[in-house]
Amino acid sequence: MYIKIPFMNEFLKEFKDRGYFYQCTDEKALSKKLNEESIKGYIGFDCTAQSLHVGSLLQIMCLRLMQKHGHKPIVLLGGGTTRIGDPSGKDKTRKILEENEIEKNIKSIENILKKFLETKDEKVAPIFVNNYTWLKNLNYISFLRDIGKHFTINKMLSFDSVKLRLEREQSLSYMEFNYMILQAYDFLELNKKENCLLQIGGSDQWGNIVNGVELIKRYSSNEVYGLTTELITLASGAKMGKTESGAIWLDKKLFSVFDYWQFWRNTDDKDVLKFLKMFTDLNLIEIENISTQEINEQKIILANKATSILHGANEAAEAEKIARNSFSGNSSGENLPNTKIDISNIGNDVVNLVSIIDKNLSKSEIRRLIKSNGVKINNQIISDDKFIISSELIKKNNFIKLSIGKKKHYKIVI
RNA sequence: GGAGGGGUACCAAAGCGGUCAAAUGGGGCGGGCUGUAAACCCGUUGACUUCGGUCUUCGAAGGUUCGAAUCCUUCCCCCUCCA
Repeated sequence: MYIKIPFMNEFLKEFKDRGYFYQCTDEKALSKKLNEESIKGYIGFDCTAQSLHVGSLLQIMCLRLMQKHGHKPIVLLGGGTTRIGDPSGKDKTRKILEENEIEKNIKSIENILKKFLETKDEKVAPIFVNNYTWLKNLNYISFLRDIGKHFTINKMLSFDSVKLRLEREQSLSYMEFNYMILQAYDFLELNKKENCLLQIGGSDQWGNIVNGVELIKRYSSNEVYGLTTELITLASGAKMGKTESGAIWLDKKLFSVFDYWQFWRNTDDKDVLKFLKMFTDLNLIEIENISTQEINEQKIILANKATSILHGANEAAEAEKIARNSFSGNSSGENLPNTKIDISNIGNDVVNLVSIIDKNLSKSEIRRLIKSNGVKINNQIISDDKFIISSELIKKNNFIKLSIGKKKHYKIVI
Protein backbone atom coordinates (compact mmCIF):
# COMPACT_ATOMS: atom_id res chain seq x y z
CA MET A 1 0.00 0.00 0.00
CA TYR A 2 2.82 2.38 0.81
CA ILE A 3 4.41 3.04 -2.55
CA LYS A 4 7.76 4.72 -2.71
CA ILE A 5 7.71 7.37 -5.35
CA PRO A 6 10.78 9.31 -6.30
CA PHE A 7 10.28 13.02 -5.60
CA MET A 8 7.12 12.34 -3.78
CA ASN A 9 5.20 15.47 -3.18
CA GLU A 10 5.70 17.02 0.25
CA PHE A 11 2.02 17.13 1.04
CA LEU A 12 1.60 13.48 0.21
CA LYS A 13 4.73 12.56 2.06
CA GLU A 14 3.53 14.23 5.22
CA PHE A 15 0.08 12.78 4.67
CA LYS A 16 1.68 9.37 4.81
CA ASP A 17 4.20 10.06 7.53
CA ARG A 18 1.48 11.22 9.84
CA GLY A 19 -0.47 8.05 9.28
CA TYR A 20 -3.37 9.59 7.41
CA PHE A 21 -2.95 7.67 4.20
CA TYR A 22 -5.12 4.75 3.26
CA GLN A 23 -5.74 4.71 -0.48
CA CYS A 24 -5.28 6.92 -3.51
CA THR A 25 -6.80 6.60 -6.96
CA ASP A 26 -3.52 7.45 -8.69
CA GLU A 27 -0.76 8.31 -6.33
CA LYS A 28 1.94 8.97 -8.87
CA ALA A 29 -0.15 11.30 -10.95
CA LEU A 30 -1.48 13.11 -7.90
CA SER A 31 2.01 13.57 -6.57
CA LYS A 32 3.11 14.99 -9.87
CA LYS A 33 0.14 17.33 -10.02
CA LEU A 34 0.69 18.58 -6.49
CA ASN A 35 4.30 19.30 -7.30
CA GLU A 36 3.36 21.29 -10.35
CA GLU A 37 0.71 23.54 -8.95
CA SER A 38 -1.37 24.60 -6.03
CA ILE A 39 -4.66 22.80 -6.35
CA LYS A 40 -8.07 22.81 -4.77
CA GLY A 41 -9.24 19.76 -2.89
CA TYR A 42 -12.48 19.10 -1.12
CA ILE A 43 -13.84 17.21 1.81
CA GLY A 44 -17.52 16.84 2.49
CA PHE A 45 -19.04 16.94 5.93
CA ASP A 46 -22.32 15.62 7.09
CA CYS A 47 -24.65 18.07 8.74
CA THR A 48 -26.70 15.74 10.84
CA ALA A 49 -25.71 17.42 14.08
CA GLN A 50 -25.06 20.95 15.17
CA SER A 51 -21.40 20.20 15.69
CA LEU A 52 -18.77 17.88 14.34
CA HIS A 53 -17.16 15.51 16.75
CA VAL A 54 -13.72 14.02 17.10
CA GLY A 55 -14.63 11.40 14.52
CA SER A 56 -14.30 14.10 11.85
CA LEU A 57 -11.09 15.48 13.22
CA LEU A 58 -8.80 13.55 10.94
CA GLN A 59 -10.62 15.01 7.96
CA ILE A 60 -10.19 18.47 9.41
CA MET A 61 -6.51 17.83 9.91
CA CYS A 62 -6.32 16.96 6.22
CA LEU A 63 -7.74 20.36 5.37
CA ARG A 64 -5.10 21.97 7.55
CA LEU A 65 -2.40 19.93 5.93
CA MET A 66 -3.51 21.06 2.51
CA GLN A 67 -3.25 24.66 3.63
CA LYS A 68 0.14 24.06 5.13
CA HIS A 69 1.38 22.92 1.75
CA GLY A 70 -0.20 25.77 -0.12
CA HIS A 71 -3.28 24.06 -1.46
CA LYS A 72 -6.75 25.43 -1.14
CA PRO A 73 -9.39 23.44 0.68
CA ILE A 74 -13.01 23.40 -0.31
CA VAL A 75 -15.34 22.48 2.49
CA LEU A 76 -18.54 20.98 1.28
CA LEU A 77 -21.29 21.13 3.81
CA GLY A 78 -23.74 18.60 2.57
CA GLY A 79 -26.97 20.48 2.90
CA GLY A 80 -28.34 18.43 0.04
CA THR A 81 -26.90 15.04 0.77
CA THR A 82 -27.70 15.30 4.46
CA ARG A 83 -31.29 15.35 3.32
CA ILE A 84 -30.68 11.90 1.87
CA GLY A 85 -28.34 10.19 4.29
CA ASP A 86 -25.16 8.35 3.43
CA PRO A 87 -25.61 4.60 3.82
CA SER A 88 -21.84 4.03 4.12
CA GLY A 89 -21.06 2.25 7.33
CA LYS A 90 -24.60 2.52 8.54
CA ASP A 91 -26.76 -0.40 9.45
CA LYS A 92 -29.96 1.49 9.35
CA THR A 93 -31.53 4.32 7.52
CA ARG A 94 -31.13 7.27 9.74
CA LYS A 95 -33.73 9.79 10.57
CA ILE A 96 -34.25 12.53 8.10
CA LEU A 97 -33.75 15.98 9.51
CA GLU A 98 -35.91 19.01 9.12
CA GLU A 99 -34.82 21.56 6.56
CA ASN A 100 -34.22 24.40 8.96
CA GLU A 101 -32.37 22.13 11.32
CA ILE A 102 -29.90 21.28 8.58
CA GLU A 103 -29.41 24.93 7.72
CA LYS A 104 -28.71 25.70 11.36
CA ASN A 105 -26.25 22.84 11.56
CA ILE A 106 -24.41 24.05 8.49
CA LYS A 107 -23.86 27.47 10.01
CA SER A 108 -22.53 26.19 13.28
CA ILE A 109 -20.33 23.56 11.65
CA GLU A 110 -18.87 26.20 9.41
CA ASN A 111 -17.94 28.23 12.46
CA ILE A 112 -16.23 25.29 14.04
CA LEU A 113 -14.22 24.56 10.93
CA LYS A 114 -13.11 28.15 10.73
CA LYS A 115 -11.45 27.74 14.09
CA PHE A 116 -9.25 25.05 12.68
CA LEU A 117 -8.42 26.68 9.39
CA GLU A 118 -6.39 29.58 8.15
CA THR A 119 -8.96 32.04 6.90
CA LYS A 120 -6.97 35.21 6.36
CA ASP A 121 -4.46 34.11 3.76
CA GLU A 122 -6.53 34.39 0.63
CA LYS A 123 -4.35 31.91 -1.20
CA VAL A 124 -5.31 29.01 1.03
CA ALA A 125 -8.43 30.27 2.77
CA PRO A 126 -11.14 27.65 2.60
CA ILE A 127 -14.09 27.90 0.26
CA PHE A 128 -17.32 26.86 1.88
CA VAL A 129 -19.96 25.40 -0.36
CA ASN A 130 -23.32 23.84 0.22
CA ASN A 131 -24.33 21.21 -2.27
CA TYR A 132 -27.97 22.01 -1.76
CA THR A 133 -27.44 25.03 -3.98
CA TRP A 134 -26.96 22.78 -6.99
CA LEU A 135 -28.76 19.63 -5.92
CA LYS A 136 -32.07 21.30 -5.18
CA ASN A 137 -32.59 22.38 -8.76
CA LEU A 138 -31.75 19.15 -10.49
CA ASN A 139 -34.25 18.04 -13.04
CA TYR A 140 -34.85 14.35 -12.67
CA ILE A 141 -35.06 13.47 -16.34
CA SER A 142 -32.07 15.48 -17.47
CA PHE A 143 -30.10 14.29 -14.47
CA LEU A 144 -30.78 10.70 -15.41
CA ARG A 145 -29.80 11.36 -18.99
CA ASP A 146 -26.65 13.35 -18.30
CA ILE A 147 -25.38 11.74 -15.15
CA GLY A 148 -27.33 8.57 -14.57
CA LYS A 149 -26.21 7.03 -17.82
CA HIS A 150 -22.65 6.91 -16.54
CA PHE A 151 -23.54 4.63 -13.68
CA THR A 152 -24.27 0.95 -13.97
CA ILE A 153 -26.33 -0.79 -11.37
CA ASN A 154 -23.99 -3.74 -11.64
CA LYS A 155 -21.16 -1.64 -10.36
CA MET A 156 -23.13 0.26 -7.79
CA LEU A 157 -24.19 -3.00 -6.24
CA SER A 158 -20.57 -3.97 -5.83
CA PHE A 159 -19.71 -1.04 -3.56
CA ASP A 160 -19.30 -1.87 0.07
CA SER A 161 -21.79 0.69 1.25
CA VAL A 162 -24.46 -1.10 -0.74
CA LYS A 163 -23.11 -4.63 -0.67
CA LEU A 164 -22.83 -4.80 3.09
CA ARG A 165 -26.35 -3.59 3.58
CA LEU A 166 -27.66 -6.15 1.15
CA GLU A 167 -25.54 -8.95 2.57
CA ARG A 168 -26.74 -8.24 6.06
CA GLU A 169 -30.20 -8.22 4.67
CA GLN A 170 -30.86 -4.76 5.93
CA SER A 171 -33.05 -2.76 3.73
CA LEU A 172 -31.57 0.02 1.68
CA SER A 173 -33.97 2.53 0.28
CA TYR A 174 -33.75 3.79 -3.27
CA MET A 175 -33.16 7.22 -1.82
CA GLU A 176 -30.04 6.10 0.00
CA PHE A 177 -28.95 4.05 -2.97
CA ASN A 178 -28.72 7.33 -4.88
CA TYR A 179 -26.44 8.90 -2.33
CA MET A 180 -23.27 7.85 -4.11
CA ILE A 181 -24.46 9.31 -7.37
CA LEU A 182 -25.15 12.61 -5.70
CA GLN A 183 -21.75 12.64 -4.07
CA ALA A 184 -20.13 11.86 -7.40
CA TYR A 185 -22.13 14.67 -8.90
CA ASP A 186 -20.90 17.03 -6.18
CA PHE A 187 -17.35 16.33 -7.21
CA LEU A 188 -18.23 16.95 -10.84
CA GLU A 189 -19.88 20.20 -9.93
CA LEU A 190 -16.89 21.35 -7.91
CA ASN A 191 -14.58 20.35 -10.70
CA LYS A 192 -16.56 22.40 -13.17
CA LYS A 193 -17.09 25.40 -10.92
CA GLU A 194 -13.91 25.55 -8.92
CA ASN A 195 -11.54 23.35 -10.84
CA CYS A 196 -11.39 21.12 -7.81
CA LEU A 197 -9.02 18.24 -8.52
CA LEU A 198 -9.02 16.23 -5.36
CA GLN A 199 -11.46 14.71 -2.94
CA ILE A 200 -10.34 13.44 0.42
CA GLY A 201 -12.43 11.35 2.74
CA GLY A 202 -12.40 8.55 5.25
CA SER A 203 -11.75 5.07 3.96
CA ASP A 204 -15.47 4.36 4.08
CA GLN A 205 -15.88 7.05 1.43
CA TRP A 206 -13.72 5.23 -1.10
CA GLY A 207 -16.57 4.02 -3.22
CA ASN A 208 -18.25 7.38 -3.29
CA ILE A 209 -15.01 9.10 -4.18
CA VAL A 210 -14.06 6.69 -6.95
CA ASN A 211 -17.48 7.20 -8.45
CA GLY A 212 -16.84 10.91 -8.60
CA VAL A 213 -13.43 10.48 -10.18
CA GLU A 214 -14.86 8.18 -12.82
CA LEU A 215 -17.88 10.32 -13.48
CA ILE A 216 -15.69 13.32 -14.12
CA LYS A 217 -13.47 11.33 -16.43
CA ARG A 218 -16.42 10.14 -18.47
CA TYR A 219 -18.29 13.39 -18.41
CA SER A 220 -15.50 15.82 -19.17
CA SER A 221 -12.35 13.71 -19.55
CA ASN A 222 -10.77 15.66 -16.72
CA GLU A 223 -8.27 13.87 -14.56
CA VAL A 224 -9.06 14.19 -10.85
CA TYR A 225 -7.94 12.30 -7.78
CA GLY A 226 -9.29 10.66 -4.68
CA LEU A 227 -7.47 10.12 -1.45
CA THR A 228 -8.73 8.36 1.63
CA THR A 229 -7.60 8.35 5.23
CA GLU A 230 -7.04 5.49 7.57
CA LEU A 231 -10.03 4.61 9.67
CA ILE A 232 -8.89 5.29 13.20
CA THR A 233 -9.51 2.52 15.60
CA LEU A 234 -8.53 2.98 19.18
CA ALA A 235 -6.31 0.51 20.96
CA SER A 236 -9.48 -0.57 22.72
CA GLY A 237 -11.03 -1.44 19.37
CA ALA A 238 -13.68 1.21 19.62
CA LYS A 239 -14.33 3.79 16.96
CA MET A 240 -13.04 7.21 17.67
CA GLY A 241 -15.33 10.07 18.42
CA LYS A 242 -18.08 8.65 20.47
CA THR A 243 -18.07 7.28 23.92
CA GLU A 244 -20.92 5.85 25.88
CA SER A 245 -21.51 9.09 27.65
CA GLY A 246 -21.81 10.88 24.34
CA ALA A 247 -19.82 12.24 21.46
CA ILE A 248 -16.62 14.21 21.86
CA TRP A 249 -17.98 17.39 20.32
CA LEU A 250 -15.76 20.06 18.92
CA ASP A 251 -18.15 22.80 19.93
CA LYS A 252 -17.30 24.02 23.40
CA LYS A 253 -20.92 24.73 24.11
CA LEU A 254 -21.53 21.00 23.86
CA PHE A 255 -18.25 19.78 25.25
CA SER A 256 -16.18 22.00 27.47
CA VAL A 257 -12.57 22.88 26.80
CA PHE A 258 -11.60 21.10 29.98
CA ASP A 259 -13.42 17.93 28.97
CA TYR A 260 -11.82 18.13 25.55
CA TRP A 261 -8.41 18.45 27.12
CA GLN A 262 -9.23 15.53 29.39
CA PHE A 263 -10.29 13.46 26.43
CA TRP A 264 -6.79 13.71 25.00
CA ARG A 265 -5.16 13.40 28.37
CA ASN A 266 -6.94 10.09 28.84
CA THR A 267 -5.65 8.58 25.61
CA ASP A 268 -4.66 4.97 25.80
CA ASP A 269 -0.88 4.56 26.11
CA LYS A 270 -0.76 2.68 22.87
CA ASP A 271 -2.43 5.47 20.93
CA VAL A 272 -0.38 8.41 22.14
CA LEU A 273 2.31 8.40 19.49
CA LYS A 274 -0.20 7.85 16.74
CA PHE A 275 -2.34 10.73 17.96
CA LEU A 276 0.62 13.06 18.32
CA LYS A 277 1.27 12.53 14.65
CA MET A 278 -2.31 12.76 13.59
CA PHE A 279 -3.74 15.49 15.73
CA THR A 280 -0.96 17.93 16.51
CA ASP A 281 1.14 20.25 14.39
CA LEU A 282 4.36 19.08 15.97
CA ASN A 283 6.78 17.99 13.33
CA LEU A 284 7.87 14.42 13.20
CA ILE A 285 11.31 15.06 14.66
CA GLU A 286 9.78 16.83 17.64
CA ILE A 287 7.40 13.95 18.08
CA GLU A 288 10.29 11.55 17.91
CA ASN A 289 11.89 13.39 20.82
CA ILE A 290 8.70 13.58 22.80
CA SER A 291 8.15 9.87 22.47
CA THR A 292 11.14 9.23 24.70
CA GLN A 293 9.56 11.18 27.55
CA GLU A 294 7.53 9.74 30.36
CA ILE A 295 4.20 8.57 28.98
CA ASN A 296 2.06 10.90 31.08
CA GLU A 297 4.12 13.87 29.98
CA GLN A 298 3.50 12.81 26.41
CA LYS A 299 -0.21 12.73 27.07
CA ILE A 300 -0.12 16.22 28.52
CA ILE A 301 1.69 17.50 25.44
CA LEU A 302 -0.85 15.76 23.25
CA ALA A 303 -3.71 17.28 25.22
CA ASN A 304 -2.21 20.75 25.09
CA LYS A 305 -1.42 20.68 21.41
CA ALA A 306 -4.65 19.11 20.29
CA THR A 307 -6.70 21.45 22.45
CA SER A 308 -4.74 24.49 21.27
CA ILE A 309 -5.59 23.82 17.66
CA LEU A 310 -9.27 24.07 18.41
CA HIS A 311 -9.60 26.32 21.45
CA GLY A 312 -6.34 28.22 21.47
CA ALA A 313 -3.21 27.93 23.58
CA ASN A 314 -4.54 29.98 26.47
CA GLU A 315 -7.60 27.86 26.98
CA ALA A 316 -5.50 24.73 26.68
CA ALA A 317 -3.10 25.98 29.32
CA GLU A 318 -6.03 26.84 31.54
CA ALA A 319 -7.39 23.33 31.14
CA GLU A 320 -4.03 21.88 32.02
CA LYS A 321 -3.86 24.01 35.14
CA ILE A 322 -7.28 22.86 36.22
CA ALA A 323 -6.37 19.26 35.54
CA ARG A 324 -3.12 19.42 37.43
CA ASN A 325 -4.99 20.92 40.33
CA SER A 326 -7.89 18.58 40.48
CA PHE A 327 -5.83 15.46 40.07
CA SER A 328 -2.93 16.27 42.30
CA GLY A 329 -4.05 14.79 45.56
CA ASN A 330 -6.38 16.71 47.79
CA SER A 331 -6.72 20.00 46.03
CA SER A 332 -9.33 22.28 47.47
CA GLY A 333 -10.73 22.77 44.02
CA GLU A 334 -10.46 26.52 43.99
CA ASN A 335 -8.93 26.55 40.53
CA LEU A 336 -11.83 24.72 38.98
CA PRO A 337 -14.21 26.75 36.87
CA ASN A 338 -17.19 28.00 38.85
CA THR A 339 -20.42 26.13 38.64
CA LYS A 340 -23.24 28.29 39.87
CA ILE A 341 -26.23 26.91 41.64
CA ASP A 342 -29.31 28.63 42.87
CA ILE A 343 -29.31 29.63 46.51
CA SER A 344 -32.58 27.79 47.03
CA ASN A 345 -30.65 24.55 46.78
CA ILE A 346 -28.85 25.23 50.00
CA GLY A 347 -30.37 23.13 52.70
CA ASN A 348 -31.22 20.33 50.33
CA ASP A 349 -29.44 17.01 50.26
CA VAL A 350 -26.50 15.78 48.17
CA VAL A 351 -28.68 13.80 45.81
CA ASN A 352 -30.40 16.99 44.84
CA LEU A 353 -27.12 18.84 44.37
CA VAL A 354 -25.60 16.14 42.20
CA SER A 355 -28.69 15.92 40.07
CA ILE A 356 -28.49 19.65 39.39
CA ILE A 357 -24.85 19.42 38.40
CA ASP A 358 -25.08 16.31 36.25
CA LYS A 359 -28.48 16.22 34.67
CA ASN A 360 -27.80 12.86 33.03
CA LEU A 361 -27.85 11.10 36.34
CA SER A 362 -31.11 9.91 37.77
CA LYS A 363 -31.65 10.11 41.48
CA SER A 364 -31.48 6.35 41.76
CA GLU A 365 -28.13 6.40 40.01
CA ILE A 366 -26.89 9.07 42.35
CA ARG A 367 -27.96 7.07 45.37
CA ARG A 368 -26.12 4.10 43.94
CA LEU A 369 -23.05 6.25 43.38
CA ILE A 370 -23.14 7.40 46.96
CA LYS A 371 -23.47 3.84 48.16
CA SER A 372 -20.33 2.86 46.29
CA ASN A 373 -18.28 5.81 47.55
CA GLY A 374 -18.46 7.67 44.28
CA VAL A 375 -19.43 11.07 45.61
CA LYS A 376 -17.19 13.41 47.55
CA ILE A 377 -17.66 16.87 48.94
CA ASN A 378 -14.47 18.76 49.74
CA ASN A 379 -12.63 15.48 49.26
CA GLN A 380 -14.70 13.76 51.91
CA ILE A 381 -16.56 10.67 50.85
CA ILE A 382 -20.25 11.17 51.38
CA SER A 383 -21.81 7.94 52.53
CA ASP A 384 -25.19 9.25 53.57
CA ASP A 385 -27.51 10.17 50.74
CA LYS A 386 -29.37 12.46 53.09
CA PHE A 387 -26.32 14.57 53.72
CA ILE A 388 -27.49 18.17 53.76
CA ILE A 389 -25.68 20.91 51.90
CA SER A 390 -25.72 23.48 54.65
CA SER A 391 -24.89 27.14 54.30
CA GLU A 392 -22.05 26.70 56.80
CA LEU A 393 -20.45 24.29 54.38
CA ILE A 394 -20.31 26.93 51.72
CA LYS A 395 -19.39 29.77 54.00
CA LYS A 396 -16.09 28.18 54.86
CA ASN A 397 -14.46 28.89 51.45
CA ASN A 398 -17.33 30.50 49.62
CA PHE A 399 -17.55 27.36 47.53
CA ILE A 400 -17.68 23.63 47.84
CA LYS A 401 -15.84 21.09 45.78
CA LEU A 402 -18.04 18.32 44.52
CA SER A 403 -16.49 15.20 43.03
CA ILE A 404 -18.48 12.66 41.09
CA GLY A 405 -16.37 9.62 40.50
CA LYS A 406 -12.65 10.13 40.13
CA LYS A 407 -12.64 12.38 37.13
CA LYS A 408 -15.47 14.82 37.50
CA HIS A 409 -14.87 17.70 39.84
CA TYR A 410 -16.89 20.85 40.28
CA LYS A 411 -16.45 24.05 42.18
CA ILE A 412 -19.90 24.93 43.34
CA VAL A 413 -20.67 28.56 44.08
CA ILE A 414 -23.86 30.43 44.67
C1' G B 1 -50.40 -13.22 -3.14
C1' G B 2 -49.25 -18.32 -0.31
C1' A B 3 -46.38 -20.98 3.80
C1' G B 4 -43.33 -20.38 8.01
C1' G B 5 -39.99 -17.72 11.70
C1' G B 6 -39.47 -13.51 14.69
C1' G B 7 -40.02 -8.44 17.47
C1' U B 8 -37.56 -8.83 25.32
C1' A B 9 -33.87 -3.60 28.98
C1' C B 10 -27.87 0.36 25.91
C1' C B 11 -26.58 -4.09 22.52
C1' A B 12 -26.68 -9.44 21.90
C1' A B 13 -29.59 -13.19 23.85
C1' A B 14 -32.58 -16.54 27.51
C1' G B 15 -37.36 -16.91 29.59
C1' C B 16 -42.83 -19.18 27.19
C1' G B 17 -48.87 -18.61 33.18
C1' G B 18 -47.05 -16.99 39.47
C1' U B 19 -40.67 -17.51 42.88
C1' C B 20 -39.72 -11.87 36.55
C1' A B 21 -37.68 -5.35 37.20
C1' A B 22 -36.84 -10.30 33.82
C1' A B 23 -30.95 -15.51 33.49
C1' U B 24 -26.25 -14.89 30.84
C1' G B 25 -22.54 -12.17 27.91
C1' G B 26 -20.84 -7.48 26.13
C1' G B 27 -20.97 -2.36 27.07
C1' G B 28 -21.66 1.55 30.80
C1' C B 29 -21.07 3.41 35.72
C1' G B 30 -18.71 3.21 40.69
C1' G B 31 -14.89 1.15 43.81
C1' G B 32 -9.89 -1.44 44.37
C1' C B 33 -4.89 -1.82 42.20
C1' U B 34 -2.11 1.95 39.30
C1' G B 35 0.04 6.41 36.21
C1' U B 36 -6.24 10.55 35.28
C1' A B 37 -3.23 4.25 31.01
C1' A B 38 -3.96 -0.95 29.91
C1' A B 39 -4.87 -5.57 32.17
C1' C B 40 -7.07 -7.60 36.37
C1' C B 41 -10.50 -7.95 40.80
C1' C B 42 -15.16 -6.46 43.31
C1' G B 43 -19.84 -4.07 43.14
C1' U B 44 -23.70 -2.04 40.27
C1' U B 45 -26.80 -1.28 35.88
C1' G B 46 -35.89 0.97 34.96
C1' A B 47 -37.87 5.32 37.78
C1' C B 48 -39.36 7.45 42.36
C1' U B 49 -38.82 6.62 47.53
C1' U B 50 -40.30 8.84 54.21
C1' C B 51 -35.72 2.72 52.28
C1' G B 52 -41.32 -0.06 54.52
C1' G B 53 -42.36 0.07 49.55
C1' U B 54 -44.77 2.45 45.22
C1' C B 55 -45.13 3.16 39.94
C1' U B 56 -43.92 2.06 34.70
C1' U B 57 -41.53 -1.71 31.28
C1' C B 58 -40.88 -7.48 27.32
C1' G B 59 -43.57 -4.28 19.01
C1' A B 60 -49.05 -1.68 19.65
C1' A B 61 -54.08 -2.05 21.24
C1' G B 62 -57.65 -5.05 23.35
C1' G B 63 -59.15 -9.80 25.88
C1' U B 64 -58.83 -14.52 29.10
C1' U B 65 -57.13 -15.25 34.26
C1' C B 66 -56.99 -14.32 41.30
C1' G B 67 -52.34 -13.51 38.39
C1' A B 68 -49.38 -12.54 31.64
C1' A B 69 -43.07 -11.11 28.78
C1' U B 70 -45.42 -15.92 28.78
C1' C B 71 -52.34 -17.89 26.53
C1' C B 72 -56.20 -15.63 22.80
C1' U B 73 -57.78 -11.65 19.07
C1' U B 74 -56.66 -7.62 15.91
C1' C B 75 -53.02 -4.42 14.04
C1' C B 76 -47.87 -2.70 12.88
C1' C B 77 -42.80 -3.96 11.64
C1' C B 78 -38.64 -7.42 10.24
C1' C B 79 -36.78 -12.02 8.11
C1' U B 80 -36.89 -16.93 5.29
C1' C B 81 -38.98 -19.97 1.56
C1' C B 82 -42.57 -20.47 -2.51
C1' A B 83 -45.42 -17.68 -6.58
